[in-house]
Amino acid sequence: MEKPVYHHGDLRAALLDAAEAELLADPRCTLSVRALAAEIGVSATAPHAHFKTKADLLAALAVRGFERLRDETIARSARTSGVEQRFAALAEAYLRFSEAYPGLYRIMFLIGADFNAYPELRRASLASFHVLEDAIREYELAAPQDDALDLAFAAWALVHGMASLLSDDRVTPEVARSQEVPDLARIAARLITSRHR
Amino acid sequence: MEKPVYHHGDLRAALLDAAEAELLADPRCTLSVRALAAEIGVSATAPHAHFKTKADLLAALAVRGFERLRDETIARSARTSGVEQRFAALAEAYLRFSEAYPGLYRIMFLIGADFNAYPELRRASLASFHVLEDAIREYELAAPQDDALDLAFAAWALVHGMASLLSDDRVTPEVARSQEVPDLARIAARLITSRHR
DNA sequence: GGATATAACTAAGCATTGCTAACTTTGCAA
DNA sequence: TTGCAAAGTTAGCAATGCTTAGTTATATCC
Repeated sequence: MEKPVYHHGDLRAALLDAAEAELLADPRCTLSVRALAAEIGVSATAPHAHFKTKADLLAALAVRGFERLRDETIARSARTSGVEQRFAALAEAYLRFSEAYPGLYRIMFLIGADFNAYPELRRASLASFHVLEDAIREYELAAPQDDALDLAFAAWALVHGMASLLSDDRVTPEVARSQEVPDLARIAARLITSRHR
Repeated sequence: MEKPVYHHGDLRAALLDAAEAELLADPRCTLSVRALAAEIGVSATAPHAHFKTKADLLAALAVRGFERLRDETIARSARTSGVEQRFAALAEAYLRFSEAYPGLYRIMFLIGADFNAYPELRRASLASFHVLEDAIREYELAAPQDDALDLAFAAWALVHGMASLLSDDRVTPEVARSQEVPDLARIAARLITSRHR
């Protein structure tokens, strides 16, 4: 019998890390809190001290995801010049994120998604949205009749739709000529900036 | 003790109906096969004769959803004239569907979504996509450089993204001026037909 | 019309899972 | 040093998906 580990150090972070590792290995998996605990080497109910419910853990995971998404979209779009390039970079960052972390992306949008119950989650989500919104405003892409916010929303919906379809293996030759991220990003960017030309 | 019901008549359809009812009552519910069986009044393992696994049931449910989505988009877009009106009607039908059956919509796209394992599901999904694709081709909306298929895909992604965000309560004043379906549909239609003006 | 095969169902039971309750250990602070 | 809160533990419950083995109704064949 192993000696119990009464103070792990940072079980909370360890749980989130283990969950992410599990999601990377099997993007479609149903995370099991007990399995995560076993993986780490603590008892099945140890997580309860840090996450009262599984939904709480998923929400924390989603917050992490949105923060990383924000960082990556900012990083990738920083070194661009020109409208269309800028938006292509934003779209590409978004699509790459959903491709690199499909399991996490699922959690962010599909599973633990009760935003009203997790204000922190809504805050993180809005923060990542603002990257897009700022770009729209910076280039004054919106026409007078539909303002910047509406165009930003449409842009978000467009890339989010693409990302969702992509991560669900729905993008096939019957649906899009190319399944490559840069091509899809270019299509999105052209559509968003169409009024600019 | 009640007398066992050995032949229900059409347990398969009854299960799907009960599942839909449950989803209408609680769109975010995790369907339980056992609970559905209990609701109908058969034993917990009776469904197994019709659906070998829960995933099979969800897939069948999703097929139903895609067929209904297709019917409703066709019906609503039939009585329109003009490009923008046509696409607004298509988008509106799509958004209304996701609003009317949010639980079913979740199943269709988020949960039982292993398309590769269910060819029937892929077929139904493609059939509903073709409604959009046909409209794009009919109005020759695509520019030479990106052909009709790519524009159709973008259109699908756009409305699907809007529908997803809508059904997850992510459409708030911080994200879009209006949360009303007709307004969102108009925004989508304008974007898709922008090259046409 | 009666045997019989098969589809449709029941009953029992197992493993996993989320969660709660009650208890124990550890570290910090008065 | 003592006491207390945080962070673990064990035990156990209820729900769920799935399997196995047995039972009953329906349909088909002769």
